[in-house]
Amino acid sequence: MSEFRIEITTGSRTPIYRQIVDQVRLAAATGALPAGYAMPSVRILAEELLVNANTIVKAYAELVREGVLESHQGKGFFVAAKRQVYSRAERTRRLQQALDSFIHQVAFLDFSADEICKAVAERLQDLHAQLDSVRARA
Amino acid sequence: MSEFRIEITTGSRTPIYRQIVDQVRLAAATGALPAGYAMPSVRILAEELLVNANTIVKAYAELVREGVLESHQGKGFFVAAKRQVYSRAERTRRLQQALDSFIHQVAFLDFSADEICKAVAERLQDLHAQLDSVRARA
Amino acid sequence: MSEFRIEITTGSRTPIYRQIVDQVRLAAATGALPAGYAMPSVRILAEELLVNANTIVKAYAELVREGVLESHQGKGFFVAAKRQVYSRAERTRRLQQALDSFIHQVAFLDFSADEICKAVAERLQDLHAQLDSVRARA
Amino acid sequence: MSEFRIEITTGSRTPIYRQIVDQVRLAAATGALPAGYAMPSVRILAEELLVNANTIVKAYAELVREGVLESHQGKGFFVAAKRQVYSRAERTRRLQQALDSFIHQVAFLDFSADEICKAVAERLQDLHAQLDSVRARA
DNA sequence: GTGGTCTAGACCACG
DNA sequence: GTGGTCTAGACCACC
Repeated sequence: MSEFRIEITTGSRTPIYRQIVDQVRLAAATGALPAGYAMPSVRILAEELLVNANTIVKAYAELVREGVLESHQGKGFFVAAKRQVYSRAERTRRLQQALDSFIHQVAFLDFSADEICKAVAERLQDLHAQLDSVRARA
Repeated sequence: MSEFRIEITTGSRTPIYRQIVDQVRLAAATGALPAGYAMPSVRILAEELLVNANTIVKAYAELVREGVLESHQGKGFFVAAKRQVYSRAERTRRLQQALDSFIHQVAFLDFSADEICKAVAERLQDLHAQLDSVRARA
Repeated sequence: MSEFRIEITTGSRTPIYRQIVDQVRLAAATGALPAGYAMPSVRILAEELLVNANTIVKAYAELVREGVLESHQGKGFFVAAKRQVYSRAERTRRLQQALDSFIHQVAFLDFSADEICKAVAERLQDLHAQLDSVRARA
Repeated sequence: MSEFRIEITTGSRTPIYRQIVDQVRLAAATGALPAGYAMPSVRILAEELLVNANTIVKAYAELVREGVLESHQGKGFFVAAKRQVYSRAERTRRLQQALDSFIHQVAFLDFSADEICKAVAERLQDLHAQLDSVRARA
């Protein structure tokens, strides 16, 4: 029984394989997926998410390339031991970059700064609550 | 009086026409491009940016559809007076979509929710400061 | 179960891509095209209608922007669930614009206001009847 | 002093010259512009409407071609004596055609039939009131 | 297989 | 001069 759930948003502008990569990378970085954790097989995950198996293959391949996962021939994919660590500068750079894109998309929608901040805070709270619940069960 | 310049980076994963749309839309939203401003003609801008004219046409057409620009036959494109094109539901939908993408990019960077919220608030403040300064000059 | 066919008249003063947009939009609004319906692929439709594929791309893209269709990468275009994309103000603006054009075409025909109103009412009734019949079959 | 005013909607999808043609044809057909009436000169009208003189030239030329106006060399343009008369069938055909286009544009805007009928009735009333006031002054 | 973007160039309509 | 449409064909990304 796996307590970690990937959720994909169909019809989003970001392709499915990238959503998977992002979420697994995230979960590994935050510890939701501990080192050595056995990822669901390509087949199983494809069925679960109702997507093409090739999409999963592509996502796992990219995660291996990034060092997030390790492929053990014939056994499957496992979360790598050595976690990716970013320097403070790199992390800040990435945050600012994501912010740029976010602001660009949202600025013209005529929401007040308060509304936007509130929405961001809400989402972050949801996310952390979800992660905590996964950790508690683990 | 500051000239408005569009800058594109070819080879980016965001298509050229979208880079143009985003920049013009933002500039119009903040008032950097005032209503009535005559945009550079399709052919001129295409030459300036070293892209095909059809790419500019596509970008301008999308901006017209969003109510940011107006097309006057034989005269060119002009910045439109601000109006609310999208329904509240649609705007919320778009905010949530942008949020999705932002959160997924940012969550695994190990910033606290407070830090992220603060960064967002700061950026929004910058944006509104810019808007106010444009208004003051008018 | 009635097949849905798009019919275009080349050489009309309304461009091909707009003829497609109008027909699909109306069919979706009346329920003739149910939500989830898989539209013919760009290439197939281009072949059927004997027009360039880019013309279809343009039409479908516009329908996506209006919320009528959804694009699923690698799978095709599907009729979207109905939602309110435009603000009340925008919808009113569009109604007034259509009215302008209609009135100018019709006023000089020397029909009385009553006759014209009656004709409009009749057509609208036909439309709603069609909508109801589609719902009833569902 | 001319009591007949052409009003153009800039930014409409229908070109300016066509708006002029439609309105003059209409006014001539309803009698608002009596036979023999001297149209404003190309220059004057261009100034009044704030459009290019060539646009007026084009509109007048089309009206002459249709038999609505007559050009008297060196004196200007005059409303033709023999008014265009359509057969009942032709008038009905044109009404239905205009209706088609109107319904197409409006159907997906989610206005109730009542709202639309009311809007149409209102516009027709405005138009007739305007025509009556012009006639009264003549 | 699907859609998405971009280029190049033609032709038309509008002002 | 301006924008608007359409064609033809290339190349890419996604599934």
